[in-house]
Amino acid sequence: VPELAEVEYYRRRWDGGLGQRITTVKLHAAKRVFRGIMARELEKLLPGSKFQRSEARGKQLLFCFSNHLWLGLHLGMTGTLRVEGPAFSPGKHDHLVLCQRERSLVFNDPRLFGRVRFHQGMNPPEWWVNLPPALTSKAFTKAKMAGFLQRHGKLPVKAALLLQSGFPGIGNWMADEILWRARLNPLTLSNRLDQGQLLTLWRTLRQVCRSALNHISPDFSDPPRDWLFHQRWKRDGRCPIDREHLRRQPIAGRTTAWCPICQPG
DNA sequence: CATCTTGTTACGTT
DNA sequence: AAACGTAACAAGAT
Repeated sequence: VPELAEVEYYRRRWDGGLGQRITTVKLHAAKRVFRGIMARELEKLLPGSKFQRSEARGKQLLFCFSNHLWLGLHLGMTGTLRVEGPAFSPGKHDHLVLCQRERSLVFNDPRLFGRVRFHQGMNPPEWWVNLPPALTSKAFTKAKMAGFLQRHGKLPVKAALLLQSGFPGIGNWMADEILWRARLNPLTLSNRLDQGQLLTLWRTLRQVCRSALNHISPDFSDPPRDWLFHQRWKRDGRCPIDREHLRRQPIAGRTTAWCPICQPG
């Protein structure tokens, strides 16, 4: 499920637990989502600390607790966050449960591509500090974007948009949505975009990010009816503008849908 | 049964 | 060294 706006939606779902202490942690340390960390540390250190705040950057989530504890989450392909009652007992794919007096904060992920990280220290963990600037921020300039595309010039622009080091939070459907609205063929090589196309791409990208955050993050509402979003997974998907059948082809290993009229190659 | 999936990452090659 | 392509990870839906 999760790209930029969906990740922000899931972050907010745990907000009910803000300011409250963790009483117990339930987890299975052998699950793949705990790869690379000592899951036992969570069980040992989190109980007794207060959930103070949280933040999303692209697809990364950071939850901050008292006692200088930091919990990082990546939702992978199928991860979700939700809230259950205080005596909740975890189901098959509920890999991490933070129990509080009045509720439980649950991380669920059937496919196990998600990831849990844990850090103790005065400052946020290294992996968080070094993340690229948000696409909706001032720091994401057109020049910065153009430089990134130049460095990955041999990649189709669709493939480049999926690189989190340059476009944090963009996933498969957002990349297609952006290219469709910018009227760019997804197979165009990244170093073949002219100045006009770069400007259009930059503006469109920021618009799609802002709009997705506005529509989806508060309550998981669908984007507006006229977005490519609603057509791209249908067998008989058509371009919302000219009703042409969408073309589909894997690019960078991901199914890509585009309109052959609006986005000629 | 075969094929598909809104994501990364390890690994080998260029 | 950096960029690139592919396979792998895992589970559920169609």
